[in-house]
Amino acid sequence: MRPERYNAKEAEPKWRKVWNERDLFRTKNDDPRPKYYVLEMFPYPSGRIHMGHVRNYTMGDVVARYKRAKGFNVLHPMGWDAFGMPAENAAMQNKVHPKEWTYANIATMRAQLQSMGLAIDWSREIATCDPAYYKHQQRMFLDFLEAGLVDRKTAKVNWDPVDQTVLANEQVIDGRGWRSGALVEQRELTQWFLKITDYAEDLNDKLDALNRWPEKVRLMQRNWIGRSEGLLVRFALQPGTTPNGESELEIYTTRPDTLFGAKFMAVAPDHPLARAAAEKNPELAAFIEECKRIGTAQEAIEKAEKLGFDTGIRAQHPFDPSWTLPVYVANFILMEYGTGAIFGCPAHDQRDLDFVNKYGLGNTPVVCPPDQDPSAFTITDTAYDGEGRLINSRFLDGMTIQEAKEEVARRLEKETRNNRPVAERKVNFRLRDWGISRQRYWGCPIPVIHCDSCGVVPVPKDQLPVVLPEDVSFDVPGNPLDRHPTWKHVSCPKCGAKARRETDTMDTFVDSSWYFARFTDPTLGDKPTDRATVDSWLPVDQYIGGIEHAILHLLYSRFFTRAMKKTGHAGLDEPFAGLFTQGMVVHETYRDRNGAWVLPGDVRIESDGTNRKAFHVTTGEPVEIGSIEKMSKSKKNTVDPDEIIGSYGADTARWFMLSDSPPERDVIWTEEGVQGAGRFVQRVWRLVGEIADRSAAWDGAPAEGRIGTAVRKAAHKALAAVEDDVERLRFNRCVAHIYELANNLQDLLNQAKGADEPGLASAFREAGRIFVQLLAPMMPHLAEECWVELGETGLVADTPWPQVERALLVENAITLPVQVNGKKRADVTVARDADQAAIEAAVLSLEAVQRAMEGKPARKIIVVPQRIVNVVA
RNA sequence: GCGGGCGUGGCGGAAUUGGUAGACGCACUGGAUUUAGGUUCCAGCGACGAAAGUUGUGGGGGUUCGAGUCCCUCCGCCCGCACCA
Repeated sequence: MRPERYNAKEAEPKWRKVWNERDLFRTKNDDPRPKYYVLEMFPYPSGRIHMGHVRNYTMGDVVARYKRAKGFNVLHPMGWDAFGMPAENAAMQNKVHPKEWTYANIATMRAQLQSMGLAIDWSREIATCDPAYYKHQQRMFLDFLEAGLVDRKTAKVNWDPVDQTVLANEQVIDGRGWRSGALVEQRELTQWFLKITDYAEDLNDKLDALNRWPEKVRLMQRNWIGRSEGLLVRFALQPGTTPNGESELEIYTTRPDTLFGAKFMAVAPDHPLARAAAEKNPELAAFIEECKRIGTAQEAIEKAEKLGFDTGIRAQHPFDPSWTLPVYVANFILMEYGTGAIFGCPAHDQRDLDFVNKYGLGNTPVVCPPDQDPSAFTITDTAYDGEGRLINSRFLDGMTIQEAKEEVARRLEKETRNNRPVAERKVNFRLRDWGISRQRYWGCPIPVIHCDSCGVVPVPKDQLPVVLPEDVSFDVPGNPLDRHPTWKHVSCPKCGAKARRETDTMDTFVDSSWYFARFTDPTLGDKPTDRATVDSWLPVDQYIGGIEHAILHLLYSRFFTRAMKKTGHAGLDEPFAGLFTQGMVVHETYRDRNGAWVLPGDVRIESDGTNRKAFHVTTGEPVEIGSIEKMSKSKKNTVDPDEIIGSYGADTARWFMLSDSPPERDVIWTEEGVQGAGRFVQRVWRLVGEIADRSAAWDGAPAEGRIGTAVRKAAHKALAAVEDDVERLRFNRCVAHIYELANNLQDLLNQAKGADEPGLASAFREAGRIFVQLLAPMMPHLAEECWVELGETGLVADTPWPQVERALLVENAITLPVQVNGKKRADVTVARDADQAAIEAAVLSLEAVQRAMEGKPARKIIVVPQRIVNVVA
């Protein structure tokens, strides 16, 4: 006896148990089928999963299950990005050890993810905080060190005063720490760096080939890498004007064509020349101090005036030694970019123009726009940076910008001073090396030892891992490793003398820069990867995650893969062949009359079709409906996945996540939407029941009649459409096609009532199978239950994807819309192979067409095969 | 400021990439079933109109037999970067 309602609560755990018992989703590395690697960005074990996780992992799961049915050997693993600050914060607040906190969260979240019914190979699960994982990371760090990919240098770093750690440039957002939100300070520290800039050119060039990445992400990376082509020019300094007899100043410019418009030179406040000059000039020293003070308060920079201080140093124009330019220290010059020095051409650079207007240095336009009279062209307070031809520039006059750039480079390259060319062509990057030192406990220890006589000594590889000590306390701020009584005190591996262990740990972005490679074989005890295995699985065919990782994680991973190639741990450059960035899960916000946020679960909505009003469920008081925003605890607009799965079932949650919004856009979570998804689950159950009944009398007779053909046609049409859309990750369209098929099948079932047509049972049987198979990647539990109901054997999760019968999709008679002068007036049904003449005759004989033509003759009839007919009268 | 994206019913969104605008879902309306609510089933649902029809994809203009889609222009919203020489 078939129950009236589908009981997700009972069915879902039952089917998960069956999948587990059969080890259905365990992936073998020696499987001969073609590989397909689908990966969702692994979660940080923060406590509990949120709806964003549900959306992310559902999408990946649809792809995994679909590709599996399509005959691929699918790798779909899961792990934990388990190191990081929140564990330490929790330790400080709740007196719980970071390890304990992390593993408890992992246990909770693993159970939650498993309740979603994901087709994941859990045997490959990894946690980055596991010594069995980070041991290999330490090994690779040492390999990178040997290969010259690691640097230890003093650098001005971004210091987060709240988290008491260094931040990478990428982790500073609007001058604030990405986690703490504290204003970031500049400090000089000795740090470990990974030399990502070695690959700047390659990381930039290969972006073009990543054609299965969103254009937006590629563009963001391109901007971040910030490649520019320009000229390094060595200006001679006028003898007698420099503090210590310096004779040259190197500048970098992308506009050498504007050299004759130069009015001044400027160097960064921390430029060596500025420092040298400051030693002999207290006023200048004070100015530099002032710049630094403003420099730390990042907010001020945006509004800050262009300020400068004339050092008294004079530079000579490279094309005319008698032409001298004043050298300023200016607050808007960055030491980190180029050479930390510029020549200023105010007419064609807004910043330089602001500067000269303040200090009265004037400007000379040297590029004239095409529509301007060169003799009358002047600049006052808006610099011109467009195209044009050179003026006021001696031998460059009349040239285009490109020609002038080339001419300047050509001439200065040939000239020499002190056995060096006066100028060199140079490609410059905005990208900086990746500082990975963090003064934190809960991270991967950097495996080196500091010895007073031997310097920095790598920990011998056979002594790895350097395991984090567990006896630490968090009652004072700072790094507990640094104050650990025993752990940090070791003997030097080289000379045996007393030495200190490095107490900095690695940025957690290192952990996530290679986990996708480790998934290919997490059992390897002695090495990070097996070359043959990792090369057979990588690149990841489809990577899915949030846009927030467009730069950090994805750029680091691209670099790390290259570094792994150089050190023999992998054989490719690009780790992710296909990338998809999904949108967020958003929800309305609610506030009561006191302005306090109200949980969606405490709100009742009333609607008359146009207006919606909200009330508090317990008090009945009106609640104000606010803007739709990303789910967040602070605004209380969250919905707990556990509650949804508990009341509706995982399939309903999955289905709702995939419907309506295109996956790259934000999806609005609504109670009505979930209910609709839940209704559809029940509808599927009833429909499949009816189909099972209708096809029970199956006698093997093929479907031939009108209804039977229509049933098969509907099924195969949906199959073709869903297939196409899953391949392109257009899940919202898949959902729509499945709804449409359900509607069509219901309709045809109604028509089939009492109909006596040969082979109907056969048609419904086939359509039922296809229907359930289409559902299976999205609602896997329901699909299994329906599969049994249809009388099929085995698991639908283990059944090959059906073949589209293309011949069925070809119509013999087609109905074309008919337009007269571009307006639709009628439909015409013609044979599929009807020729132009036959269609024209059929169209002109239509009464509606005649009427619309108002007796005028047809001047032209346009027939677009299979599409439309347009009569021009 | 620079770069990118977007604008379609009450709402989320479709539109075979220049060929019937509004698929599918939500909300809503009417009817049937039900003691009632819910569920379920049937029907309707851009606007104006009784209908025929007219009109309609942010505004204006253009190309085309034909424009949501292409071009120009204006308006609005969102995202990223931001003193990068």
